[in-house]
Amino acid sequence: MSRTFYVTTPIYYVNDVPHIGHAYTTLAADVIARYKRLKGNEVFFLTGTDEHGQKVEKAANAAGETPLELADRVVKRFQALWEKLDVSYTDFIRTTQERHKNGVSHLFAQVLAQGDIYLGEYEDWYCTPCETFWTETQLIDYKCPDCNRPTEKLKEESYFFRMSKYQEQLLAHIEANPDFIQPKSKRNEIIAFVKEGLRDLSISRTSFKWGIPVPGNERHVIYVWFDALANYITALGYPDQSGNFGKFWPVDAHLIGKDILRFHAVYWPTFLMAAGLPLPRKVFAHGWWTVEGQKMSKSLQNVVEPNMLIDKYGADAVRYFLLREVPFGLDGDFSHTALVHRINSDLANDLGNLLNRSTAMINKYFDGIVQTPGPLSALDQAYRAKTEAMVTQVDAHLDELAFSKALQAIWEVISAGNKYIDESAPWALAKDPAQHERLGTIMYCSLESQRIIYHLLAAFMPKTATKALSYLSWDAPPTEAGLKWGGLATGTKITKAEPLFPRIEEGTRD
RNA sequence: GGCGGUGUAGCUCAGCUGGUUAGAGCACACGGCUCAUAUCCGUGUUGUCCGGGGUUCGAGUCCCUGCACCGCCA
Repeated sequence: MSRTFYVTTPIYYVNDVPHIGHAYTTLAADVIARYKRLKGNEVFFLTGTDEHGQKVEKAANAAGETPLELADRVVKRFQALWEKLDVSYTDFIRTTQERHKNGVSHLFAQVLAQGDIYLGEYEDWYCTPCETFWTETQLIDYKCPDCNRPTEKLKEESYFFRMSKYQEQLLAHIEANPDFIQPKSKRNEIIAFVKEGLRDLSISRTSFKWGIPVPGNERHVIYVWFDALANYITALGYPDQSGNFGKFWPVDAHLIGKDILRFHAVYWPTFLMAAGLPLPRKVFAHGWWTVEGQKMSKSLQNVVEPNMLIDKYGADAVRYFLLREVPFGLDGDFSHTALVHRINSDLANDLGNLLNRSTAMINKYFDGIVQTPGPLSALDQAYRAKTEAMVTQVDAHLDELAFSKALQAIWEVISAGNKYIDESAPWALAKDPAQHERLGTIMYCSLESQRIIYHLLAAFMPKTATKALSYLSWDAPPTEAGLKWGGLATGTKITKAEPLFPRIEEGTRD
């Protein structure tokens, strides 16, 4: 009965340190993974690191260490960050692991054996000092874009993948599956790109050593993207069908940044076609974050360091902000004022305050004990219906990875919850003993709606949800059954809540 | 240069197959409540819906054109 769900982030290149962009993709994957688990799916959530390639080799040399030593160091930083952000990944793959190298070799050998990989010559502009090939369009005045020194046209022996062979098949698949590549604007770009014609792809290098050797020809190292993309199946144990690979492939969603869409929407599917494997169900390219209106870059020194944000605002606030502020798929701007604003108005005023006022009242009026609700008035029923509708809406939005819409739908009910209290005015009823049952019913509806809200929010803000639910004496982990109205039992002891998100005074920022 | 997209209140954006007085959130102003983290609720202001032309009984919504910005490709 249990369905499976497989979601991935890209594997992050160890030549870079974690920044807000990495955190964004990973958090999105975490939210969907947590939600699918709550819905009863068996979830496989994969993230990891890409550790091969010339840049890593050179950076390691420069630092006087081996590439693997460099990778070990950076991997720890990623893993520490994910822990800090409460990222619930199932597996963390490193491309230097044996399981991965074996899988990649197998994939390469198989495609080679069937004739879709052939040995040829790769010709492009080469910068000798940098030991790097550039395409003509990358050159600046025929000079190396990295070091500005002259380049020369050079030939290198290389293995090629017959990508051209799969052009029509890929196009047909994209057109037959409207949700395969998302968002739609990106899908159009890929269709246009494929229609212009796919050329065979160079998938090996002889100019450096730090990578997986081509089976049967150790002078060649497998091209970094062929190596990296395969992580999505090697982590499942490919080519062994008996375990996770048979169980979880094809993947339900590859979440990626828009800069690597072509690799995931063109290269990867054609590799899979050649290998006779099913294609991913969905590839979703999200947007970029600018920072205070400016493009993030090392030279501007405005790269947002997630650790600093978490220390300052807390993991859940960061998680909420990133997924609420911008529709998944569009670019967004990160700013401290926007973040503080979201914390104060959405989290402190709307969400937190609702929990506070309701838990305070039930303690004041009923010593914190949940009463058996009487008949629901029209007002109560409308509120309940809105809460129930939210559960369906959130489910639909999350199916489309529309995180921000899902949160909006939740916040509509939070707003309705504040309004509900206002309109039913419990403090007035409390003065009239004859209204005792009515008062208990209102408390019930308010808290029950919130209990369901925190079940949904558990995917987005796990710590906050756990804490809020504990005030409602709900200590079990959130489940799908918990999304149904009526879960709050008569006699439950409600604790008066401490503020979940204290307001942040504007202007106290550094 | 080719293909695609965008241009709607101060800000960020919704507005599907054209149909009465163009919406939401935030911000701002005023009013109300007091259970609550000076929180919550209500009301209200601002829009040549980028410019121009056209189709139509009727267009933010379709067509043409101009401008601006963005993306992909070259």
